[in-house]
Amino acid sequence: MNNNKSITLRSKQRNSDFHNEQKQGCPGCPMQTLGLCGIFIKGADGASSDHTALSQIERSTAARRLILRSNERINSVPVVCRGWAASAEYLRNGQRQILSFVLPGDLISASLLFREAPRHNVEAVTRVYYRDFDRMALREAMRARPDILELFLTSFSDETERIAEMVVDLGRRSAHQRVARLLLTLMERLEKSEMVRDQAFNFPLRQTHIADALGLTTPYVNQVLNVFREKRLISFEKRSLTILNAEELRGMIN
Amino acid sequence: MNNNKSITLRSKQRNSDFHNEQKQGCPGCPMQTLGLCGIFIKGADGASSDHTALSQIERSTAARRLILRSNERINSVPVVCRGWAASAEYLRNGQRQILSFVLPGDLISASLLFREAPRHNVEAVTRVYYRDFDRMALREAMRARPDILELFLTSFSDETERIAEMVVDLGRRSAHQRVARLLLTLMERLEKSEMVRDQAFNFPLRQTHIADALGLTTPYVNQVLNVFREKRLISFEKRSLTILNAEELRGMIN
DNA sequence: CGTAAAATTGAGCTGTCTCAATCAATGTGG
DNA sequence: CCACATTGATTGAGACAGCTCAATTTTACG
Repeated sequence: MNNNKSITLRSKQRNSDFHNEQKQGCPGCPMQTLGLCGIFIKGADGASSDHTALSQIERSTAARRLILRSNERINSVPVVCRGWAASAEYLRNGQRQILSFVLPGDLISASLLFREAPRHNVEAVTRVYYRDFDRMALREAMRARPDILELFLTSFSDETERIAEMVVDLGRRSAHQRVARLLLTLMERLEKSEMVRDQAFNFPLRQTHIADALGLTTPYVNQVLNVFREKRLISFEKRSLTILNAEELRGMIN
Repeated sequence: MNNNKSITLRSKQRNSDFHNEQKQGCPGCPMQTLGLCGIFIKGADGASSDHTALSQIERSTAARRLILRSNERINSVPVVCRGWAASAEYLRNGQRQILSFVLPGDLISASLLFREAPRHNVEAVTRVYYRDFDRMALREAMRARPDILELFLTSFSDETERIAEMVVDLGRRSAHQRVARLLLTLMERLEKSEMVRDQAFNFPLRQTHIADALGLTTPYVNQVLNVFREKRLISFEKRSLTILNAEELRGMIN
């Protein structure tokens, strides 16, 4: 076990600060035609355009502040427009365990589709811009259109599957393997949203996030990343991560 | 990490052996009025009695054999009548990670409600007796009755939550804490099915199961259990576990 | 541009693993 | 219902992956 008290919630963090901005639709948003947003917002030519479910207002939360607090009721289902977040549990001794990372286009907590309150805290990694779906509208869509129910169920089930894979990582894989897997799976997820170019992508995670997601400590994560850099498996520059040798990274898993 | 090659699937294990027995309803089954079964089978006085969804045939799988294989299609959704099972992932190097334990009254893999094939293997811990729900009937029920959809969603979401708690355990808790939590949560789950008497319950798990669920090794699990026994926190006798001091066990978690 | 946050480094240290080897329990076939 | 065969539990000595605790340097951001 490790006992580093990585997180001390500052009082400031208890008030999320919103930038409420009026924006028309989601012009220019790369997520517009992808994932959940794609279903509801379809482009000019696209058939269905059920804007009613998605709020016109874009909100945001600064890095390191909480977007959602566990067990705090909310009647919307926010989607990330831009930025990264992390769903996490805080232990009484100050430790943090990150359960999953929330990327652009993801629902911030899929469980909000079915529950009034999120089960875990969601913390902004970068400043996160997001919009609210109306839960009632989504539930109605779920009831009326089997394909949408299906979509929600599979996306929920995919999230569960990612968490299950985390269990395997934490239970049976070494620190090196865990880091390799994290980087690779983040890349895969970002590829689906076309956010990877030439094996390179924007990577806002701090070593603390990596450590708290993988059950490690920052000094050790640092060491592992150094090894990877020395072996020319990855490279960092200006918050951008490049996977130089995906093959070898995959090879070291298992 | 640990490298013990805990599991080598023997060829025999590849064929599950079924005892197909004809039985009327589920007379005498303690799960009859509880959980999912309770919804569909209601007693003589109970209103709805939709037996059509539940197969009359009780099947069984011997201890250590697989009940479900990951990615192998199946068009029923089995429920455990008696016995314990474990959902697990096998790594190429022979290691096993148990993701969750399946207790009487549980669906063997809740994901089968939504998917054709289970995502993980499910292995019998003891001999497991189970019956099949018809997936189509369940889906129909789900569509027609919002309360049933709700029930499935929450039970699925509870399963996800248990897995998330496993991530916290594996990432941020010591071996002693993990073992304590496992024993306590198993007791809590069994209490809901009225299978605990005076803090004592039937406990068929081998130390291998505990180790593979908690990311530990058998020798170390053994050591931890010895400490617990010496401290009079628990006691074993004849496959029955008694929690002698739940308070102190809870106290050591976090 | 100053300050808070993050990264880096290093010297111990320990929780948990590895590797057997032995003993106990459980199940199975005759 | 016994004797073997298999599976599981127990034990111990040694090893090491990953942690702790600073202290220092670098980076990021308001």
